Amino acid sequence: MPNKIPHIVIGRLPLYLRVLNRLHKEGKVYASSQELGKLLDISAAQIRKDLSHFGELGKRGTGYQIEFLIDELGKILNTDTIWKMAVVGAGDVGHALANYNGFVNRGFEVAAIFDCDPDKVGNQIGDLTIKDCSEMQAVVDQENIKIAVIATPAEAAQQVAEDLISTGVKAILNYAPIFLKVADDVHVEHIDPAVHLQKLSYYLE
Amino acid sequence: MPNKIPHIVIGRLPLYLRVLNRLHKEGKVYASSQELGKLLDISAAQIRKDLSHFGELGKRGTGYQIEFLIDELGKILNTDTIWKMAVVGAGDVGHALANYNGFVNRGFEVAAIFDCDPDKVGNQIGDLTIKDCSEMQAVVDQENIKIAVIATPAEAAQQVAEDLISTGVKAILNYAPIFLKVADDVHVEHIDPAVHLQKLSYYLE
DNA sequence: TAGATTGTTAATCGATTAACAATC
DNA sequence: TAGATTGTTAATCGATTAACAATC
Repeated sequence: MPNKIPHIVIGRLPLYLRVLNRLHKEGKVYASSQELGKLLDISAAQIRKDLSHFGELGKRGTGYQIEFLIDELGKILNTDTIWKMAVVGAGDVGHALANYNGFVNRGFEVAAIFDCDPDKVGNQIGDLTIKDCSEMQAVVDQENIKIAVIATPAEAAQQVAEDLISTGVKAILNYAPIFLKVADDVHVEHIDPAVHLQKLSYYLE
Repeated sequence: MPNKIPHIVIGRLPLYLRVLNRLHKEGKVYASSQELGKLLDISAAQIRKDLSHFGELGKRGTGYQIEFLIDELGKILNTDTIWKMAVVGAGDVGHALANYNGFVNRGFEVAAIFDCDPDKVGNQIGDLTIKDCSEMQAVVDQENIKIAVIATPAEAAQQVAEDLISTGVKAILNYAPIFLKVADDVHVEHIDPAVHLQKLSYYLE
């Protein structure tokens, strides 16, 4: 299963999961590829093709059993347990992440938040106390953290990434508007709202 | 120029712009497709191909003049002027967006922030006063707003999108973890950190 | 059984890359 | 001029779609 699945297919699985969770909450039991496709603007054929990479998850004639498929996708994506995450940078984005309640039922939890600014260290965000960057190694070890989120200014991000990686972090979600250079065994995703806005503005006027 | 360019090409232009701005700030004058590719993990051939959609922007033998290319990409993406944006939802994400200083030199500005919760209306975020949702139409008209950001809970997002569109908004950046259904002439981009995290966790362990 | 929908194959479509003539 | 790098074509590669037999 961790074999030859195209990255683009993996990228769609979280979308399937999101819509399935919604349908489940609405009390639905089965969903066909056609229904899911309508809700996601994705062709039914593509959804079937994507899911077929992981076995026969549906039933001919009736479609996909929602609860079952949610479980399977959770296992495939490794979100059937909770990943503890570190957030670096206790600015507005760091605050938003620390307070976000949408992580826990999707497989994630902010376990620690760091900042290098001594004025911020010690302050409270919800249940979390902002820790100094120097404590990163100890906390990552203690909490067994594999995923980190970078929410620092662009100038600090590359160094923070390297520090995180040297503590053993293997995956980074980067909010800083800069491309991170990392070794091949570290996975990075980028979020940059201005990039999305620039895509949008191309199509305006 | 607003013709047949593939969406996937448009999606890379903001990345080119971002790295070019960095090089410009560092004082560089020219950059080759190979250099840019190294900084972005994109092949040099692809960068040349992408840029060639918009004319002959480089010079054989020397590469691309950074300042010139920044200007050209700004014109292509319509970010050579400032777009005024509305943010709906004055929670943590709304705050982070209103305070973000990375928009203005990339073509955007948060001109207004709305919330439907009367307890929040009237509060201040930086220079902005949180306005009631009922004022949306008036503000969108007055400020000539075409782009909005949705930063509400998932349950409210679809309705907010429809309200925004009825005021004349043509592009939406959606932070709510739900797929928005909109007419074909409205453009939507989605940002959902949990989706990115789930992609990352697939590759872990 | 009849109707519905999957899983899968083959065909199509589109995107990336390699290669090189053009040219700065 | 010699060296470098673009713009562009053709070849390759990969992803999407259409279609349908299998089967619930």
